[in-house]
Amino acid sequence: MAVFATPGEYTEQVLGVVESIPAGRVMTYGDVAAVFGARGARAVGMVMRYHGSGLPWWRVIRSGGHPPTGLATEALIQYEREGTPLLPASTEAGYRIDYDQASWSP
DNA sequence: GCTCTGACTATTC
DNA sequence: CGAATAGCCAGAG
Repeated sequence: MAVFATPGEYTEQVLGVVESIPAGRVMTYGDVAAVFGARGARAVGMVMRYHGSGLPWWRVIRSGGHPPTGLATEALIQYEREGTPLLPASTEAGYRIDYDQASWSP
């Protein structure tokens, strides 16, 4: 389906925003889309899935500071390596991102 | 141009 | 607080 093999303008903008996020900072899917005036939070996630191989996808999280579905463990490794502020939580991964400190705006 | 999918979000029970 | 529901958007077939 939505394989994103052919990046459109929307995809290109998502890639640009994600790559501009500095280490130790994060943005929600909705915020990334909002940067270029869009609301496609789900579409942003699909871009990550396909282009994640060359992007700091762990710097893009869900609302409330929750890590990406099915990649909480992989993301945790990156957060600890970059010193991203985390907080304990009763989630599947057992943690969540400290959005108050890690939130970033372009 | 319609249909289906999904690394989402907000609301309601 | 967790599960279910309903909107949401972009791109492929």
